[in-house]
Order: sequence, then C-alpha cells, then structure tokens
Amino acid sequence: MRMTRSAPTLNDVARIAGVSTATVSRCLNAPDRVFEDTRRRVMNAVETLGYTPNFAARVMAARRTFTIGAIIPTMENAIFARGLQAFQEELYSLGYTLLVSSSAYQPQIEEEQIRTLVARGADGLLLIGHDRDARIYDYLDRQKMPVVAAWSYLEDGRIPSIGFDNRHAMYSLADQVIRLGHDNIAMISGISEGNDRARLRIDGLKDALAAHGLSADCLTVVETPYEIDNGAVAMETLMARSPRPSVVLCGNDVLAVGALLKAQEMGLRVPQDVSITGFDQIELARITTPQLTTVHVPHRKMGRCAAQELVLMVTGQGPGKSVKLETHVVLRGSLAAPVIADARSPQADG
Amino acid sequence: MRMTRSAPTLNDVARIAGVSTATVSRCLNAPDRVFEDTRRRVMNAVETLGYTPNFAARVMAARRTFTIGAIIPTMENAIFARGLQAFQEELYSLGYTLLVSSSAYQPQIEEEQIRTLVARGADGLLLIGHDRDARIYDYLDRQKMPVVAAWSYLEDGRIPSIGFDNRHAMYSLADQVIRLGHDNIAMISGISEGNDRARLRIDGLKDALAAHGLSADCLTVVETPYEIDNGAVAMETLMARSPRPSVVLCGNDVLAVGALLKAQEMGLRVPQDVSITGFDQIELARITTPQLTTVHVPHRKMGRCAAQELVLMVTGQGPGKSVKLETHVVLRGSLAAPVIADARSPQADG
DNA sequence: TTGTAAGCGTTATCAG
DNA sequence: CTGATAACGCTTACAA
Repeated sequence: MRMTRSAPTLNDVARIAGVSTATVSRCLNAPDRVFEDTRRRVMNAVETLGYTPNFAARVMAARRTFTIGAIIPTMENAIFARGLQAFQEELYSLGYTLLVSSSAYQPQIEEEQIRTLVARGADGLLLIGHDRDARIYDYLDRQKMPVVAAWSYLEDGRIPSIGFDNRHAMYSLADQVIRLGHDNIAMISGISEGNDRARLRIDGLKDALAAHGLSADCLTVVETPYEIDNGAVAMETLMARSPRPSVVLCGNDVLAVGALLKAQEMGLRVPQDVSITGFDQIELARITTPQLTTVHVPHRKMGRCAAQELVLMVTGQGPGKSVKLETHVVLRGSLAAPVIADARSPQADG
Repeated sequence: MRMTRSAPTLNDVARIAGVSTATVSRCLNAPDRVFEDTRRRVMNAVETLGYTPNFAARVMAARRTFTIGAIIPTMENAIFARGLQAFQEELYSLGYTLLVSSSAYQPQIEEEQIRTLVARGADGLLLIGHDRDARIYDYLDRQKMPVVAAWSYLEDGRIPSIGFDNRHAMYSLADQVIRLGHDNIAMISGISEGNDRARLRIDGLKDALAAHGLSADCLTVVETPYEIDNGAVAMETLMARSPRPSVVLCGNDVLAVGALLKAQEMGLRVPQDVSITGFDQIELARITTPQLTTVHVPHRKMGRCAAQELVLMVTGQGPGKSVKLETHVVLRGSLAAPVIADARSPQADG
C-alpha cells in the first residue's frame, strides 16, 4: 500500500535546479562531467528535497545492481557469522552491497531464495557447499549468474569453491585421535543429506579408521540437526551403548558443546571418561571447561577471498577459480588418550 | 558488466505462449482471472524458458516491494541472531522478504544502510534501539517510511518500540545482587555513546545503588565494545583495583563470558572470589562453568511481534504502537553472596 | 557541458 | 477473458 507517492524524483530535482534530468543523473554518477556551478545548484536541490534515487529504476536503466546475494543455512549459530561478516566487509570495500538470507537448511527454501535474489538482480551469489539439485545449477547457468560455493572445497564442483577440504580436515583430526589410542569411536554428525560438509566429515573419519586398519563396522554415527540440545540428546544415546565409546567426534562445535554439557551432566569426566571433539573453532569451543579440541577454519580469510573472487567473476575479469584454504587441528583439553579401563582394548600405536 | 542480456522477459514468454504480456502477467499475479487453458500454455512457456520476473521492473510498476529491511549493529555474535531469525520467519509467513545488513555499531554506516534500504524500496524498516541523529528520523519521516525500533522500549521515542525496558531490567538484576550483600560493585558495559541499551543498563544499575542508599561514587564502569576479549581485558583492570569488587555486572553475556574466563585464568574462583553476571541470556551464558546469571530477554517473541507490528504499519492498518515485553532475572552459578573476607563491609539486609 | 529522448521489464487501466 | 498502451524513475547514447 504505502509508497513513495510523495517521494521526490529526478524530475523534481531537475525542475528545482533548473536543469535536465540527465544533468542531475550525471551529478550523481559522474560529478566531474558537469560544471562545478551546475553541480552545486543540483546538489542543493537534492539536499532540500531529501532526494534519494530510486533503486529499482536505477537498476532497470543501468542493468546492474552492485549487489551480491548470500544464502546461508542458518543465522542462529555462529558457524557462518564470522566468515559472512568478512565477506560483507570485503564486498563493501569493493563497492558492493550484500544481501543475506537464510534457508534454515531446507533445500526448497534455498531454491526459492536463489530465485528471489536472481529476480532482485543480484550481480552474483554466494552459496554454502555444493550439494543441491542439478536443476538449480542449470537455472543459474541459464541466468549466467556468477556463483561461488564457500565452506567446502571440491575439485570438480559445478561452481568454483572458496573453501577447505572437509574430508581431509576431519581425517587429520581423526588420525590424531586414533594415534592417541582410541579405537572405540563414535560420531555425532549434522544431517548429511544435502550437506556435503557433513557428509565429507563423516567420510574423513572413515578414511582415518581405514588407514589405521580399524573397521568402520564398529563406528556409530548419529545424525542430528546442528543444535546444542541435539548434541546433548545424541550424546546420551551414545553413552548408553556398551562398550561405551572412549571418544565422540562431533560434526561441529555446536554439537560438541551439547555433547560436553550432557557428559558432564551425566557425571562423566571429560576427557578422562570420554573425549569429545568439535569442528569449526567458533567461540563456543573455547569457553567451555575443558575447552574443545576442534578444527580451525579460516573463516575471515574465506569470506574475504570469496568476495574478491566473486567480484572478479561479476566484472567479467575471470572465469572463477577455486581456492583451497588450509585448516588445522586445534588440540585442547577435551581430548586425551583413553584410560585403559577394563583392559579390553589393545593399545594402538603411537 | 554482466547482466541478464539473455534472461527471458515477459515478452519472450508472451511470444512463445502466443498471448500478450498482460496475460502472462495475470497468469503470474492473478491466475484465476485467466482461462485454465491459456494459463497452462503460459506456464509451460515460463517453465521452458526458466523465466523469473524481473524484480526491479515489478517494483517500478507495482510500486511496492513486499520487502522489509533490518539494520543490526552486528552479526558476529548471537545477540541479535535469534530475534532476527524469528523476525524473518514471521515476515515470511506474512508474505514479506527480509533484507539484513549490519552497521558494525557505526552510526554513519547505519545511516548509509538506511538510505540504501529506502532507495531499494523497502516497505518498512527495523532498527535497533533509539539513539541516532535526529536528521535520520527527519529523513525517514519525509520518506513516510514505516519504522520500528527493537531491543529497547521507550515511552516517548520518535518511532514505536518493540522491546523491553533495559533500565528496569538491569535495575532488577542489580537489586538482587545488592540484596545478596554485595556493596563493592563494578560494571563492564558496552560503549554507551549512541547505544541506548548500554546507556540504560548503566542507569539501571545506578538506580539500584541509589535505591539501596549506596553511593554511585564507588561504582566503576568500564566501557568497551561487545567482544569476549574486551570483557577479559576489562576484567583484568577491575580485578587489579583495591579493594577488589566482589561482583562485576556486565552489559551483556559476551562481555560476561570474557570476564569469567579471565577471572578463572587469574586463578579467581567464581563465584566464591568474585561474582559475575551477564545480560541477554544467549546460549554462551549457559555453557560456561559456572553458568552465568543473566537477564532473560524474549528474543523470539520480540522478533515476531516486531514483524507483525511493522506489517500493520506498512499496510496502513495502524499508526504503529509500541509493545513492552517483560524480562526476568535468571539466577545461575556465577552469582553468589560475597564472602566476608576482611570483615570490612557491613552486611546488607535480606 | 548540457539537453533530448529512447529504452529497461512490469503492472494496470481501459477497451474489446 | 484478453490485448493495447501508458506509466514507473532512471541511465545513456546521441545531438546540440
């Protein structure tokens, strides 16, 4: 209903300043192509009228928006916050505006949001990960929309990645865990369907088991949405198993925090009775007692990098190349060698 | 540079379907005002072409966007995340899309973002708090832009508030703290300049001191940006004072977590050696050991409520009325009665 | 340097 | 129910 019926237009400004609309437009977009004098007059008119150019009109005429869209699975926890903030800051310094929306981890909402952003004329898009319907990629292709995927590096994705190797990252962590002597390992993962990060982290763990000659049969993986309370519930289930796992690797820090709180609530000492690890190194992970062993992800660098790469694509200066960022394990108090309790499990090497 | 040079338009669809653009438009906006048969033909064309209506053009023609803008001080920590998520969900169910941007607590960036959102044709705006230049309110008035302020309830703000009484909330907390016997109180606040929430929380503490006949002279308030590490630094300063405060009230949970970690790092026991409180009841506050005493804020309710009220304003169904939400103190392990160490301070009542 | 005028892709009015 | 056609506010050749 409401609308700028009264909002001043270019025309109003032009009339008051006694010039043509073209001149006003120039004053705003290329101030040096107009006489100092005229400009002052125009700017005055702009000021008195409180004129703000109409974005939609500008977009239609100029056919670009200087706007980048990003769709992230959630804003509720900090997983994407830091990287996204860096993404925005970098975009801003490049003269672009960021539009964010969240899909609540639901593919069909993501698809809807993609279409919305395309329709809104976003010059480019940032998506999280690669797992989505081929139809969406086809659509983006047809729209010739520059897109990058972040938080996951893939050699052969349909779009360039600015991310890290989730599988290898989890492999490294699991490798260290196994070397400590753990051989009864469980995992609390995010829902892997439609989430390559979650899926690859599970795969990474399995790789590590295999590399150490451990069977994946004895591995229990519980999948649950990324929320603290879900981590707690999953932990309760796992701790009820017999024999009890000596370590629980979590798909991210949020789940790990839940697991840790639950363990402590159950009277289990971490890491003496059970070790717990997280992933992402968000702030949560360092404020628990003990602090969580986790995997460092260069969030801010990833955000900046994604912004730069995407803008290159948008401005036609490049076809879009993937960037692989390094992660590393952060060892902290929540992980320790298993205590040989009932002397049932032979010690691993190392 | 890039643009939809090739993106299909209404015209293309019309041509392929063998109808006029008007008919295609109707199919999309009022499907029941067109023959079943025609519609199917049109929809087919839409499908094969992968047509998505151009948002800018639509906005220009229809003069409304079904878009609401929100500008929050930061996305990096969870303070606004939950409320904003609820805001978005409610807007979505009302048929609106949310555009979020963050101002990094910088007034001039906020102003810029406001103009950007106005120019983009946002039908309404959500801002955080009330402290901003009058010029901005004048501008919004001229634009006849519906706006609400959240996270802070004010009787006489220039725009309606959907929020809570920050001053009273902190008063309640401080009152309980004082009743426990604390009389050497310090505070770590966010930067109060341009932030009414921070300012009012300090005022609330002072109110409580006065109400208990304590002088505000002996109150130390350290102001620092809302970040965990800043909370830690401030805590270090405060703990160096002599006599050492027996309790540190923090402007929010983020600062409180920093304070708590630092205290523990310094070998101080919380709450035996020093009590610490937070504000906001975000997740951080419950995962520390001990958990933080804090103030519960109905984030989700606030978000939903703001969405409803704003949409009423946008659709001209109301002038915008303020809503005051209730908060309450959440007592947890980080707060206890002071230990009468050097028997210097007389016990308070209660 | 400045003005004129032709779009940009939709919606909406008004006939048919 | 459907089709012309005039806005919508701005940018941008092209002229002057």
